[in-house]
Amino acid sequence: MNIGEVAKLTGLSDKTLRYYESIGIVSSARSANGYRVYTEQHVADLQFLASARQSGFSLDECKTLISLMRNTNRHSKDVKVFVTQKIEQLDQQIQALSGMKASLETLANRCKGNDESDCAI
Amino acid sequence: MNIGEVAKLTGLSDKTLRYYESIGIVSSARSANGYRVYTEQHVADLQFLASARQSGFSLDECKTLISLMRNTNRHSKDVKVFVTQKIEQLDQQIQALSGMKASLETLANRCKGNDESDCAI
DNA sequence: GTTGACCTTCCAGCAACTATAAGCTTTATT
DNA sequence: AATAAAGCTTATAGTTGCTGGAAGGTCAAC
Repeated sequence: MNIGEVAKLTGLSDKTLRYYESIGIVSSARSANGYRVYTEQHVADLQFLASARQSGFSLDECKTLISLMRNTNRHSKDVKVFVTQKIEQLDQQIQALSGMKASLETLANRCKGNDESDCAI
Repeated sequence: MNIGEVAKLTGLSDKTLRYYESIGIVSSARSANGYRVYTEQHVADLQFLASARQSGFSLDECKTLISLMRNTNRHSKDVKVFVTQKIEQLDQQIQALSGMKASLETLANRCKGNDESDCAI
């Protein structure tokens, strides 16, 4: 699979994919003409990576998560500790977003949504 | 109020506060010695700004949000359209986070959390 | 009167991209 | 077969949102 198709499948840009390779997060084989070649496994990893990034994890955290999921020799304890921490992080983030959503809803409800300039606050 | 106290009250660093001033997001008066002087209003804006940033809005979006909230001549329609869009954005983000949380919970539940290296996936 | 906390500016660097340029490869069209 | 368009390559510079460090001025306390 070439980089363009992978970009479509993962929602990441070709630029981003090359960047990820340059910093050692995802590798790829090369075909005779120098083009990058990706496998299904690469796509799966990249899809997970994309959604982990969306969830606010740094590339470093994503790297750890992916290697934890792939490494069959990992220690159960290490995985549990790390993942539990990340879940807490997500909970806090969801809280923050819900709070902001409530604020914005209050703001929206005070506006008639017409052409007047009297959107009360 | 000096920058240090504002930093404590908002959870933002002094560096960040100076940076926000340098790009024109928050202004401040100066006292005779050249120190920045902040008011309660500044603190309120900065607290909102901090939580909007936490929620994933760009500084540009935050700027718009703050000015919408302060400008009494704004058009009700403009506010409603902008804010409604942002609420949708938040909903999608909350969805993404919940999905990732579910994935990580599945992963955590498969681990015994002991010293074995058999955390199944 | 000097120590220490707090403030100032300026400049460099980092994370995670994004854009642009210059050029090679493959594919479709004529 | 020629050529245009799409897709790939590297390399370099720019963007966003900070963070760290240097070099120095201010202020309150002992």
